[in-house]
Amino acid sequence: MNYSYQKEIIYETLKTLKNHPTAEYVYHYLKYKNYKISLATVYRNLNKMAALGKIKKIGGINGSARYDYNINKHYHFECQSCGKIFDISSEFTLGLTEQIQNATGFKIYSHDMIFYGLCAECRDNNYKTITL
Amino acid sequence: MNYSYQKEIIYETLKTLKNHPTAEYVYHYLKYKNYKISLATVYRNLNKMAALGKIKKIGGINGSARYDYNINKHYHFECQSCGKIFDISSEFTLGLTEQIQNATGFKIYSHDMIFYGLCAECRDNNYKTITL
DNA sequence: ACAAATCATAAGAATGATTCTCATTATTAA
DNA sequence: TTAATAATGAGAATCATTCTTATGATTTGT
Repeated sequence: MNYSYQKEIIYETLKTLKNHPTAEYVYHYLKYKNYKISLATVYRNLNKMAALGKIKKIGGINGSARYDYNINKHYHFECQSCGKIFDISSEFTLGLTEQIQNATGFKIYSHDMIFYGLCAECRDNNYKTITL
Repeated sequence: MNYSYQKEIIYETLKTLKNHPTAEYVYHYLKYKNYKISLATVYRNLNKMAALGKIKKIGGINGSARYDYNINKHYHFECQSCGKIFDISSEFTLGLTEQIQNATGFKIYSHDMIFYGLCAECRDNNYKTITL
């Protein structure tokens, strides 16, 4: 994978934004910042970087794919009210892969987990809405 | 949700097929079996049944959504070689939701997990390919 | 069983997300 | 610096899914 300015600014955008953006979001962010770039290039590079393990592509979220600068093992939580994506530590599943490999005979290379519910803020707002 | 013949045969198809099919697959299976049905109806009913909890919609798998007749809590494994989807018991994550709710303050309603790797058969075949 | 109201379907159009194509431009290596 | 290779931009194409609307099926009350 050769150097390119576009690759650079896409990667920097992902580093800056903490909101697990979609390709479309990265594209609009860069256009807004007056960088010259095309949507296809954003998709191309995000997927290429994900394939190389430089970033992480997150599936399973309603709508478009999300991309994550953080490639350390961790999970995600999607708030069903505000739509925000939060990181969840993977400390709660230590040894899980080994257990399942032993139980199934499968060779497991990776896994993803996503939680759905209400973030702390939305949970409180919803209680207010219901009780008032 | 009213009765309809189409709903019936879609649900029966999901019960019969053990392979976590896509909507498209269910549609072609039914056409092949000479049932009169349209693709939009397959999508409409699979999604409606999933919304009502009668079946389970599985996201996060490369490409299209998959649908599962089994609505008991369980996870999935996708073989990166043959593409088959296998069920994984959820017995290895007892208490996980509570732990994460306590640690984060989020209200968690559900979660999905998908493992990627090689199924037993493909793992063996790959060894053969490599060593021969 | 009948009529009226409601709901579901078929078929194709429309949409949204993503990938492809290919002519042009940038990057790399000798 | 030049040839070879790789990346980009822009729009077309594709894929999965949803929407639209006219028609047909199902339900409900009598």
